[in-house]
Amino acid sequence: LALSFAAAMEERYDPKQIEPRWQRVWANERTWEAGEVDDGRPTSYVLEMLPYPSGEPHIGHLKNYAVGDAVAHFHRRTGHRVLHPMGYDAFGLPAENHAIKTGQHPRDSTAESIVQFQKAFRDWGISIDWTREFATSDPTYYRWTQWIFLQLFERGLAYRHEAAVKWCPNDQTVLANEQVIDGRCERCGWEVEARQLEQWQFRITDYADRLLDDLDTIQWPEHVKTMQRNWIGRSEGAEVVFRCEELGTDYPVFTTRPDTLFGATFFVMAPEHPDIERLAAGTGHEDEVRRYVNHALNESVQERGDADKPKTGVALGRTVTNPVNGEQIPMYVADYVLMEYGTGAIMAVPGHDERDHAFAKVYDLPIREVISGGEVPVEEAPYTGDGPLVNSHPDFDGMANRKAISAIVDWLDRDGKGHRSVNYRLRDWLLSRQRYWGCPIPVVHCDRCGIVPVPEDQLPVLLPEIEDYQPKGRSPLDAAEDWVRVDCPSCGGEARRETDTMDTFVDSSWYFLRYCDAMNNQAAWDPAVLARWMPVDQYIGGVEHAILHLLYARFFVKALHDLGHIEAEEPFQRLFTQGMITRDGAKMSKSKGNVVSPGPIIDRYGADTARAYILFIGPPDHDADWSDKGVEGVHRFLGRLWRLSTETAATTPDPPLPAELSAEDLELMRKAHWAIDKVTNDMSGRFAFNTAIAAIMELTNAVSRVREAGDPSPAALRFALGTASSLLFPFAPHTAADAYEKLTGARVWEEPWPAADPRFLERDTYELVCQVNGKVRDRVEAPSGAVKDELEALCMAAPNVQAHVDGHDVLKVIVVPEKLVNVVVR
RNA sequence: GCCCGGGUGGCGGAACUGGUGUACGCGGUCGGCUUAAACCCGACUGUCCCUCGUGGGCAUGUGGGUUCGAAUCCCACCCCGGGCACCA
Repeated sequence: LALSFAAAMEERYDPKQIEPRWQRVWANERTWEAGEVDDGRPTSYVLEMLPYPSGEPHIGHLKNYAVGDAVAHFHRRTGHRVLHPMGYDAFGLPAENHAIKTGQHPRDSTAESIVQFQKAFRDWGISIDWTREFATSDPTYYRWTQWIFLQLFERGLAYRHEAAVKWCPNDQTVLANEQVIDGRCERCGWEVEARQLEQWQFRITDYADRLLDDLDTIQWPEHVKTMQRNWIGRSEGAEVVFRCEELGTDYPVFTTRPDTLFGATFFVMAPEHPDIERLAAGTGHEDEVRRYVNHALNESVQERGDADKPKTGVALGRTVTNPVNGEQIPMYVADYVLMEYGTGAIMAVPGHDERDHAFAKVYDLPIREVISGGEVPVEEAPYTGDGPLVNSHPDFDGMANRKAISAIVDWLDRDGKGHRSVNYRLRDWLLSRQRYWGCPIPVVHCDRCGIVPVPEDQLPVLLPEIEDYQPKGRSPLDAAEDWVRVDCPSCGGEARRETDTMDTFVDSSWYFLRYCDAMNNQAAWDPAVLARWMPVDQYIGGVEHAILHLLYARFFVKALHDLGHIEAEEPFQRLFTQGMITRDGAKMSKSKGNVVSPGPIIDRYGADTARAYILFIGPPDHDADWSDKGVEGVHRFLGRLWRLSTETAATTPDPPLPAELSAEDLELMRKAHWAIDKVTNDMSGRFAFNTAIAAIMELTNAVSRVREAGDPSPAALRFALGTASSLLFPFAPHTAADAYEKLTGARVWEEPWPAADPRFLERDTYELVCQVNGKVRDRVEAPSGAVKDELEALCMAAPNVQAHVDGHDVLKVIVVPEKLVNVVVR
């Protein structure tokens, strides 16, 4: 009994035995370290977005790193020296909010979580170069975040500026534009308010054009590029000057439609416009205007931004001159005009603009048609399409409006009343946060010297220890009095440290640079080392970062390039965005109780099953629904391949392939080479892991079938199984390494990626599809390379083709060699 | 409203540039192994019809079109998902 039990154990596929064994080999031998020395191999930098360490890793992490690891392994085995590092985006609000609740230092809760992530990555068998690991909250890292900040500061790319900013009343901090989703804080969902505050900004808008244009140089999913284009929102148009004669002030407006200038019947300014009070003064409208402005400024960002709400506004009691025709048009203040875009004032053309039309309807203002082509009169609905100009000017009437745009701008330009202009939706990146757990901004405020950067040799400015993490609308760092009080680095006098910290997106905007030279304590990196790896060849992460992180990182790389610190102008040459894993069609969440945790799955089936299943479930860029039964199917497959390999290795000799292949051997060899070809194609370029794994399943099934039905030679059997293991390695590395070693004695990761032998891909004959009028009627065996006439004859001779052709006239015959023949009859 | 994706068996999905629709997996049915169950292994599995075959009709969201041939291309519409949304 003991013996048979042992024998049974021998045959069992046991990931609990297999996986730790190989993990130990890789750890002991430091297999996945990229090394420092250039050894002549082409390099490849494969990177997954670094995790935010909070609690335990979830199934989305597993997918992200399973995809990245498959790519990293494939690149290694196709001859590349691969950099595949790992780190942690460790500063951030969740750890701080946890600290507010529990008093546990964010550093400690983050460290606990990092341990969980490290364990998970090892349990999952992800091939990470651990020598480059760091957390962005390590002083040895954020020292250089501060250095980069100062680099940008010195070039004027980081600046302090007072403006209306987005404020989250729950998190008690300002937010970047990108962090406001539908008027709500992207972190906590509270309605965001507008506040007038002086804050730190990065001048990302200086890079708007390059961020836009260089999208053409990178291989990213088109929808991500589109999102970035829309976010940057470049609009070409003109700035046109309207003059208020009574006050003698000029008000430029930005318009994308100079062709409609003759249709401007009123003029609107944003409630925040600095001249509002001055304009209303002495008109009798002062009180009404003041009331309206106060009301508008107190609206929530969401209320204000709602395009469907009825238009409101009040007259200022002044007029401006329309520069194209000298007309005096009334001025209004209305909250549908935004101070942050253009000049904070617009010309209103109700005949050809939805918003102006709605406003004109409410306040009964004249509506004039200046572009013809609308189906209904412009009084009823604005016409926003193209057409010839009317009611404008003898020089322009009848001209196609597209043409008139430049004609009118040129004409205005000659008289100094306007000029071409470009506007962007993109705003500068507001980076300061009134929160504790972030990178301190390394500047000092001195009454005499103003803002003084902390000298480089005093970096890092360490985050001080504090007692109370509770946000109070000012940075909690304010409370660290001893830390705040400092001598001015410039004059030596009394000064105070900046107490705001940086947005965590600053930390993650350059981490991929640090990995290249992570242990450097003399500099953020050595440019020569960086040049070996950058840009990242393949970046992998969630599409939720399409704008935020992916735009900021591009900006950082461009700015650092301009400062002469790096060669690359783009951080990520290729981007892959993976889809979400859902359960029962819904996003996993604790409140829904539909969370699938990697831990129990791996405990039950092993990491290989979990990884391979996630890749097999469907195209990795799509969302996919988790199925417990599906996991079992993949587990069965891995077990089958492992058992077949183990048994074959134990029970058959290992002779060379016989010179004369039997039909069975040939079938196995063909299937193996077909699988090599298929998997290689699926891996290079496309990320078709699901069909790649399906091909390996087919190969394994073929082995089972042939072994069951016939008597293949051991060599063919071993080749087919070895090939299956070799191809499986990127998806299920432990099982594949184990099976491969048993079959060949070699380590699969040290083997080059298999190459398909064209002799086994070609076939002597193929199944020729015979169609009559486009419908498949028969199939016949045809010799490869047969010419048209032979194929036509073969098809015509097929019995079921005969049956359908009989009694009809053959009109023509379409022959597609190596595929089909279609007989067209009547 | 605008801009992207996407609708294929009972389910997840496959079909590279128009050329065998439904690979692979799940589920289901039947069978083998077993005292039994689990595991494992094998066969079948879009749908309807009949004269039961090497048979025929119908099937890729809906309706048209192009083509010898359409899941794939074109037009219109419906549904689902995502992004943007008073940006002048």
